[in-house]
Amino acid sequence: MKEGPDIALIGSLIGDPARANMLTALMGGQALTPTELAGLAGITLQTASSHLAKLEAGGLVAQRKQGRHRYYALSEDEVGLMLESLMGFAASRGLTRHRPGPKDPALRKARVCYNHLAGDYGVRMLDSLIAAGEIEVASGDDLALTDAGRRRVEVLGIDYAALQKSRRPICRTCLDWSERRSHLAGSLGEALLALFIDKGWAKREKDSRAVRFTATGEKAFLELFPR
Amino acid sequence: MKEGPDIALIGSLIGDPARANMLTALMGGQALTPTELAGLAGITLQTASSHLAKLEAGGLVAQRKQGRHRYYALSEDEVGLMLESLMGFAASRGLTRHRPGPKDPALRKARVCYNHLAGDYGVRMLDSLIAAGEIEVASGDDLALTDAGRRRVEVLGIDYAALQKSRRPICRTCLDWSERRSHLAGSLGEALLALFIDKGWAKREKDSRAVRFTATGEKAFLELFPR
DNA sequence: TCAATGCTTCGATTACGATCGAAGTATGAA
DNA sequence: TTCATACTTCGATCGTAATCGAAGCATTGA
Repeated sequence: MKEGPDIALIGSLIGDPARANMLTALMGGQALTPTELAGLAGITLQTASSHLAKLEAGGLVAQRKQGRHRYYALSEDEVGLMLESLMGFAASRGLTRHRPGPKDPALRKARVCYNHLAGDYGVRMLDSLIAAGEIEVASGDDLALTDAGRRRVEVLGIDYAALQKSRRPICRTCLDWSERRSHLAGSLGEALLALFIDKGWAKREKDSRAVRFTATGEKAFLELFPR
Repeated sequence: MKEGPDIALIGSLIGDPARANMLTALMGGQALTPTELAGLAGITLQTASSHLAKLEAGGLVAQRKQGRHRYYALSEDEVGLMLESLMGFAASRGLTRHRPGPKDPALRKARVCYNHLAGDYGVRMLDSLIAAGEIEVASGDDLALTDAGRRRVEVLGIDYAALQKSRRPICRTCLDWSERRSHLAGSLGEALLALFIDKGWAKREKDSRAVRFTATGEKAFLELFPR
């Protein structure tokens, strides 16, 4: 009663359906405007504005003004990790917001988790990197890129030095709600997803967290990260 | 809006201060009666009863009748893990329910996390087991006890065969809100904490999650799990 | 059988927060 | 300047859920 962190505030922020819908939408990784979020959550702009102010005060989202638009996004990686963990628990209880529809398999295969790749493909990528000795599990969930790993991502065209400059962790784990296993988050996870899209291997589906690989992209990905 | 697990229900369950207080109390690992929980949360028995019914319907807690008492506890390890992860996020936002008091350092040093040891000592124990090659990190957050590890815990007096029989995972990681690192959960984590208390090395503090080591217990623990 | 304890259910009250219309502010375009 | 768009703030309404008193079960012990 008088010790430890206060989870009630965070819980109540997530506990409202409209806000939960917005947060879920923002897990797609794209920054969205209040108007878009209002549409997705099925509420008016005024209500959405009020919700977003609360989420911002609670540190869950952050905004960036651009012209007459305001773009909202999850404030940090941590928020995405926490939400994914909550989703994992909810999924294990069978609490889904709809009867599992046709999109569900696509989501389980590959989807965006805030800014990195999740689902079967995300888990496979991390497993493969570890098996190849390119990422080391230091202890618990600290991950570290090995020298071999660094060379590998540089060959792929990722600017490793730029990643190092930022204060954000380069590698970290994120628990996958569909696979119940870890996948790769952190700035490297973000850079890799951006790379796949940049190379035209994969595309984000509109209005969904699903990631659709092209035929050639899928082939290249599976070769690059063997099981 | 139409895909993925429903986090709003879980969020709203955690979002009420009275329920959050009860859940935090149950993180101490002991099963508690509605009367006790009502006292801790500062509400009447009727209100507590209503909250507990909701938590039970949501799958967060489970009850066991014993005579004219009903003992409530977190329903599974998963719940504890999820709550600890939420606490980690809340703590990183500086959201504490009180000014950090004298008990805070004790909590950071060693505390109960549902049924296993957390805090600095919990993290140290897992790190030490991994360094000694007694626990292996398979990939991501799958942990496995090695042959050497099995011999070690059997020497300590833990019935490994009994652990194997249960369907629960023996080793798993749990993210520590104070250390931001992983410590050991699962049935082995539970058995080890029970062992320390059984041997008289440590005691649970009353009405707190803190675990206090005796002088000799602390010495033995630190020798057993060198940094 | 009766009384005491522990808890649940019912019912009424209350308070808070979600919601949206209307009005106000800021940015950009004509 | 004027108009349009994007968003926030204000104010009023409304619904829901938290709360607790009172009554109802169930278990125990005498």
